[in-house]
Amino acid sequence: MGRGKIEIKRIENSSNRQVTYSKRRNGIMKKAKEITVLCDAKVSLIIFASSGKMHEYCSPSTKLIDILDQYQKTSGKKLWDAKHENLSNEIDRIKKENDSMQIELRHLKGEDITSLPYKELMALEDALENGLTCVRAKQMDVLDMAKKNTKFLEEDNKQLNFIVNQQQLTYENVREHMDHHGYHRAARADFNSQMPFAFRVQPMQPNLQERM
Amino acid sequence: MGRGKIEIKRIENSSNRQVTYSKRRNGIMKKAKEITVLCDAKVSLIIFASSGKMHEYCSPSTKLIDILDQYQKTSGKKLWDAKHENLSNEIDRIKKENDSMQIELRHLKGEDITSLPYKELMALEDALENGLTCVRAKQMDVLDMAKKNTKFLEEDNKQLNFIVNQQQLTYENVREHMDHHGYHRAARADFNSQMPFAFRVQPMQPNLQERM
DNA sequence: GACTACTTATAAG
DNA sequence: TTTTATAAATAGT
Repeated sequence: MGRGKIEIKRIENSSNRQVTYSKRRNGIMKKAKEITVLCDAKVSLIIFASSGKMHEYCSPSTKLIDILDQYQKTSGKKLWDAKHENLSNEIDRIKKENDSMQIELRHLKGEDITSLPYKELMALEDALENGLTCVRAKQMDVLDMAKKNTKFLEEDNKQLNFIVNQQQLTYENVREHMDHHGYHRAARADFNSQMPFAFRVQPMQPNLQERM
Repeated sequence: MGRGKIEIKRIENSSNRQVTYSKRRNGIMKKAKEITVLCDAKVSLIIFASSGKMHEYCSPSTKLIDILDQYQKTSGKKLWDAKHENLSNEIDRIKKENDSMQIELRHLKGEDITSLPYKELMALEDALENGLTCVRAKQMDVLDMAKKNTKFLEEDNKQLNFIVNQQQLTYENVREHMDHHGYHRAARADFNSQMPFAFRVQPMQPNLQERM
């Protein structure tokens, strides 16, 4: 349908090909719209030019995704379902795991145990007792550590007190000496502010109260 | 293009519509193939008749899924990616739930509690004690029920014993009577086989040992 | 993009 | 379905 008949094979002249592409693409689009209206059909048409440019038509009041869903159902061919199946399976698997843990947790909290057989009640009791033992042992550990910490702190305190006293004595000696020899006030103030550094002490035990 | 020009609007005559559909569908399919060959285009064409019947064309050496993937990239419109995202998000959500339950379970079992603060150890102890109390209460329930069941069974037994004895006596009386009056063996055998039914008893208590 | 001679598609029978 | 007169699409300009 044109000035001459053409063979249906790739048009080698690139600009001819481009022109023909554009004309025919419009033609197909028009035809697609027409069949949609004339015959109540649903149409999805996607065309990519060799350049990568895309054109699409989708019959009105329809979404491409719906047409594709219907395509999957009608043809039985899977498009994205395969990808989704994996994820869905994983969700199912995890949900099951979740449920059984939920049940186990409830049981351990003494909930929903009315219909449990005696044997399982016994197992539950064992588990709870064991847990309790472990938790109490850990509590003891923490308390022991707290006691040790207290002891160390007390020892530190004792030493610090001693040092403070020493400091006090030294300070008073020096002051007396200064007063005696008539040092002026500024020098005394300076000495005063320097004092604490001279006797600064490091903590005598590492920090033990971290978890109290 | 036909004997008469037609308006582009729904063809009301259903068989005309059907004929036109089929002709135009072939027309579009042909055009789609042609543009594919002539212009190196990639085409996906999916048509659903109002009847639900589907026809499709997809340019050769291409998969529909690839065209759709390219569609998503080129247009930025999401087809299944949206669903994919939702599923992934759900997986993440459930996995988190899972992890926290797992941790809680381990704690209740006395595992991984080394780094817990004392306050949480206390809470854990409370939870375990509470669970233990519930479980032991339920165990008591079950034991009580078992005892009751035993009592009922013993009573049943007593009554059954009584009935069996009665049966025995009656049977022996009848037999003696028969022997005395010279009944022949066949009649006696017959009586014998009927006996158990006459004295069949119903269970005297409903089944109570269900969970033992 | 517009023209137009020709091919192609198709409406009606 | 096939036929065919006619409308529509389009190849070359």
